[in-house]
Amino acid sequence: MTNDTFKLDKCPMTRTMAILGSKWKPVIIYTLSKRHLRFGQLAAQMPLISRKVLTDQLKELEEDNILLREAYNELPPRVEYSLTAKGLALLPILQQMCEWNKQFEGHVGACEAR
Amino acid sequence: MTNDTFKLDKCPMTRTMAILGSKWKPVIIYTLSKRHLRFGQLAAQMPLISRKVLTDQLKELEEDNILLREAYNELPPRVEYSLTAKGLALLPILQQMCEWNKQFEGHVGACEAR
DNA sequence: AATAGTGGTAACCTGTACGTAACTAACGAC
DNA sequence: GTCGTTAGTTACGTACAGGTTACCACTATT
Repeated sequence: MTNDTFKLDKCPMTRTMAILGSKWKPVIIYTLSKRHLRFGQLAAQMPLISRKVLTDQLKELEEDNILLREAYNELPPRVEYSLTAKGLALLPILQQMCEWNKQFEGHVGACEAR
Repeated sequence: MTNDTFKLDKCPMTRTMAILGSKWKPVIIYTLSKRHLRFGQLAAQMPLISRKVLTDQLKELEEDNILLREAYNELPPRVEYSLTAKGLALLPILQQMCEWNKQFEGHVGACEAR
């Protein structure tokens, strides 16, 4: 679904799904909505995602301009991730997805990032 | 993403994505929002989706209670698909996805079901 | 000189979403 | 007895998302 061809699809829903429609991206975006986070903090908050997959997803989200990656030239290295305006604008959609789910599938869980 | 394990995930966003997050489901739901459609009509409105994949997606959406499948005992057979309340409640989300895309990626296309 | 802490990368594997093409059952029309 | 129409099904192939594990470069600390 994150295929590049879908990003060029005629349908804007499909194009949005091409950006959002992977297993972890909504959770990553939601997690970053609260505050800027370093790579390790992100990984710690989502223990189920592997570091490799997290790196991949962050890279794609950065390419799609959803989040900002700031690498500081320090030692040990520090890399901070935060949402762009484009990424912040996705939050109402994610919020609605939460509400829809709670409304129609019972209150199984909360909007927690794991 | 449409994996059954994701439907039992702790995160309601992930659970919603497990229902919505495939290549064709948003388009199918949007197409059915206008009117009830027979299988052949659906297939005709979305020429790029193969009949087999369309059948698969419809079956999954029916299992998830997003749409209603009504088979009439006629000849030639007639099967009509329509959205349930749960499916209709997804439309605002799809709508927002369209708007987000138009806002941040330019007016490349319209909310057309193909 | 070994260890810890950072933010990754490289090699490899697997399940499944998606696609193609051919086939089916049932009946009426001709 | 064969053709058309509908709503699929069956068999098969493939690309890729997602996962595991091991490894790297850099420095300060001990």
